[in-house]
Amino acid sequence: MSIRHGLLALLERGPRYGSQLRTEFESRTGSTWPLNVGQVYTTLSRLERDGMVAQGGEDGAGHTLYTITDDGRAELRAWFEKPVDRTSPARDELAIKLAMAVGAPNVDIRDVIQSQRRHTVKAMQDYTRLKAQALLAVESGGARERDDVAWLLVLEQLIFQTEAEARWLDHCESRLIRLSATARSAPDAPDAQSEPDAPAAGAPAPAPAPVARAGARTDRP
Amino acid sequence: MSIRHGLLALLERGPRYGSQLRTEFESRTGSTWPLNVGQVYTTLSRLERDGMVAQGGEDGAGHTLYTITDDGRAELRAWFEKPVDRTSPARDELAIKLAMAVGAPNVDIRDVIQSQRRHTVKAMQDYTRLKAQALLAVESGGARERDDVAWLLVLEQLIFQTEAEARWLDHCESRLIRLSATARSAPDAPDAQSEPDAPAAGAPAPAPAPVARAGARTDRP
DNA sequence: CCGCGACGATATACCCGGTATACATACTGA
DNA sequence: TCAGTATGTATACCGGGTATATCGTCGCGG
Repeated sequence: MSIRHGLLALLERGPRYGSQLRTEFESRTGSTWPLNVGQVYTTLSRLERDGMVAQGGEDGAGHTLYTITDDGRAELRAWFEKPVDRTSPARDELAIKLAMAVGAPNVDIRDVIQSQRRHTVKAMQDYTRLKAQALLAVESGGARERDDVAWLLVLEQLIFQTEAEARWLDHCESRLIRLSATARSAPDAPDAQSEPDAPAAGAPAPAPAPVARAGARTDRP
Repeated sequence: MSIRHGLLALLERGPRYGSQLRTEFESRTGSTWPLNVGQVYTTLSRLERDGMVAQGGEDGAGHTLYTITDDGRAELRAWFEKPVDRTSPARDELAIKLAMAVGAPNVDIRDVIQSQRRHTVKAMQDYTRLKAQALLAVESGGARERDDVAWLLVLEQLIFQTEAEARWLDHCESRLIRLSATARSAPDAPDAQSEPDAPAAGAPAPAPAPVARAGARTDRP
């Protein structure tokens, strides 16, 4: 339901036609999420079906314009006011993969973690490069200032998420080592050593683990 | 493509029938991602169509069993070996929302950020509670040890992600304040103060911002 | 004994997002 | 003038997410 509302938000600034919406959507997100044109039209027709949007006239060049309706505006406000639900989060393929790799035959979960970390760190570097560009764009403040700020925020979201993923991978590795050690030493009588380095329950201030430094692995020494 | 492979992974341990797969999938992820039964059957029939899985006989109770094929095993290995692609990440509704809220009329982006933070912090607390339970389960090491470990890892992924989201929200707030200040003071001549607190380019060691401490806001003083 | 609801198991229909592709129009340059 | 390219619109298909329909079995109370 995010494209739907994204288009509504763009339409609130005035009537637009299909591929114009695509362009504006992408300039907000800096082509981080390339939006297929087809989605715009299908989404627009659904919005029209639901009374959020009405097909207006044409502009000078003959493009059929879409206009937001009052229902659409109400829906948009509700969207902005209600937080995104994080109590039933989206499935994460990587998490599923590791969950399935735990104790799976013929799979060394360490290999999975390490190759994933290489990839994640590489993505992190790409984002960091992009962020440097975005900062330049924002600071040189052209007419597209608003779009540039939005792009910067989106990029930083990706950076924070990716960085968390890298730290989680590190954490998985050390946790698995710890668990297999205690499992071997005391299979049925676990000692109650609780939580050396995890985000502690109740006060989860994250350990500032160094990540992606100079493109190397992120293993702890 | 993650349910597909998740089911394949479960089937590698031996033939299973439909709702048994559902149960096992959920016990791995601790009902974090409740899997609708329907998806299992549709996914199984697609897997069968693609030759990854074959319908075996029945078990004692008359359940039709599915068995992984060699093609399925190959696909599964490839899945484990190839890292999850993070260079074209999934759309994040929250990021889109903030991108659209930047400079939108009639929307105070600060309100959006703050109400979202309340929600995110609350989700964080729920996860933290669940993690405590999961740790108990793992340490008391029953027969479901493998499932419990998998659930713990999944939970910790959610915690790391949620914590990153909270920090990103804090970051957005301070960045927007900073930007609006420089924009007002020098609309066309931005001073080149670069990056007080963001994960710095090249060496993105995150600032250890206190988050969700005692359930309060996460604003910096 | 019979009906009835609870539950386990299977199957199907619908919506939305993601991708690719068809198609039409207009602009441009050899 | 015609080919090629860019722009704009529309449609088909797939997979994931959700809800619902359909059975059969079991247990339980009337």
